[in-house]
Amino acid sequence: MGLRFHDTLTKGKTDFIPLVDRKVGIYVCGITAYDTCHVGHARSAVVFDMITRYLKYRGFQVNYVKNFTDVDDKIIDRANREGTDIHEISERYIREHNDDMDRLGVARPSLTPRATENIQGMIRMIDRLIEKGLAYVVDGDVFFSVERFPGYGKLSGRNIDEMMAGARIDVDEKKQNPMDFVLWKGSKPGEPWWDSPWGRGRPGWHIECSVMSQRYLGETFDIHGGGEDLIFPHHENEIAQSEGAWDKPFARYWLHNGFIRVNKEKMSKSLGNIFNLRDAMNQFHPEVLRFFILQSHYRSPIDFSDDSLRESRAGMERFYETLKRIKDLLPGGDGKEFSADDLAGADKDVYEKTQALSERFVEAMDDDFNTARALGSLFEFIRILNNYMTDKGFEPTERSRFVLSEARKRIRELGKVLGLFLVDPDEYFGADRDREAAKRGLDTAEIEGLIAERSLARREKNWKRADEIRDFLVEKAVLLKDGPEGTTWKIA
RNA sequence: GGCGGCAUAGCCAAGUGGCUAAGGCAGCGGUCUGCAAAACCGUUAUUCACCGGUUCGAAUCCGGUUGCCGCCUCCA
Repeated sequence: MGLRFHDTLTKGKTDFIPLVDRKVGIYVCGITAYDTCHVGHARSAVVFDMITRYLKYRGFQVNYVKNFTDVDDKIIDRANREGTDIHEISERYIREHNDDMDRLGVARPSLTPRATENIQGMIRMIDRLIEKGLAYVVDGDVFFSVERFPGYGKLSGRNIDEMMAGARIDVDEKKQNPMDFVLWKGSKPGEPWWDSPWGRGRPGWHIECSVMSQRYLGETFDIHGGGEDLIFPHHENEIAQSEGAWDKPFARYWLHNGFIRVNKEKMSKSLGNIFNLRDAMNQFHPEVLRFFILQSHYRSPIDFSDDSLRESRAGMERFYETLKRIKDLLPGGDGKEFSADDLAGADKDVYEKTQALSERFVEAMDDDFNTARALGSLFEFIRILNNYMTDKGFEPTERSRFVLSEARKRIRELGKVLGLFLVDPDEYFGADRDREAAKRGLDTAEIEGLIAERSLARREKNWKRADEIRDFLVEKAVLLKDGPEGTTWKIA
């Protein structure tokens, strides 16, 4: 069994067979650089990051192209409002985007082309569409004629007549059919422009992605992805342009991620319920955010809230507690190597379960990137490890240390595909503690002073004072952990 | 109005024809502890919105009902 996933075009799960053996070309629509990224952008980025990481894990050589739209009405508006040019606006938000994505642990794509670097390609493609009779020029604007492309609607599952019937759009007088879309817009005064055979103007949004994907991946390539909202009209229009121009199939598989919602409603500017990514990463560790996203299937809608993030944080702690426990048992690093034949009893059992974990992980991921199931296997494995280490018969021998170091390597190896469990556990808990303390305006030094005082009181068996301090801290959501090596703390 | 999706325990969430309905959070019991907490272990759905049908057998397929959501306009 190999990789299979849901293809939007055929509306079902299909086996993935790349155009060229062991290689994958994938194009994902990136952001329009006019504002700060929100958690919805984060979901799309994390989903396709996970997908490309998994493809690599499965031995594919991945060419991942993700564009930046750096010329667009919204960018122009913003530039005008701020009295600057579109270049400055797009540069600013691309830089912000890259910083945010780095922090989220999203690997940079192989290529990140920008629309403004590909204007000549767009002009050539529009020219070809006009030559082929699929596009027409009106007063410096160029439109694509949807009626002249027979497959129009095949991705989104609609037909032109149905859409016409329900259309609530302002019909542009210049269009022959209300569904026609713009390929080239003549520029108005004060707008950026490029010379073209139809006069000064700028490209429409859809043509960008057709040109950039095909330039870097070929006229026919493997996978095209994006948020589910892009299915119509954006991706539908890309198909019409690309297949219309070259008479060849465009993307062979289409992948779309589901949306982030807030209180079961779409997160959108008009509803004013946008959570921006930076704020979210200040509130929670970036891995918590990734975990939250990957806990559900990539196509399901997921509800974003502080409570659900807190739940995800609790789940992540379970992993890091176990990694911390292993770390403490392996002070000298990974140690001596053994083979399966050298092991017996619980050691052998856990070692074998470590091997089985990868199989279960691959089985889940091969089935439409089922990260929820994959994480389930990882959680079960965590319980196996905790049982192993808690067992009365457990001794930190060279063999058990080997078993644990192998288990840890495996968790990290599979975690890497998801972009999780990649930091040192002490660092993770330290960062979490500082972040949570800061959120509540707590003074770390004061807390540690009180803990020191309580430890002293406890040594003197002054339980009254010790409990007084403990109760005071619990009030402030500070949870104490009394262990053999002293007291540590965290925020509830 | 047109097209499409979803409904599984207190909450989140896998599972889409047949081994005991994954997993997480919360709750409860236990271990530990000066008592606690934290952590760990154990435990929690005869049942999958409702009604009917197909089948030896359905949460899973078909028809209908109800509820929620998305797209059709910029959108990850």
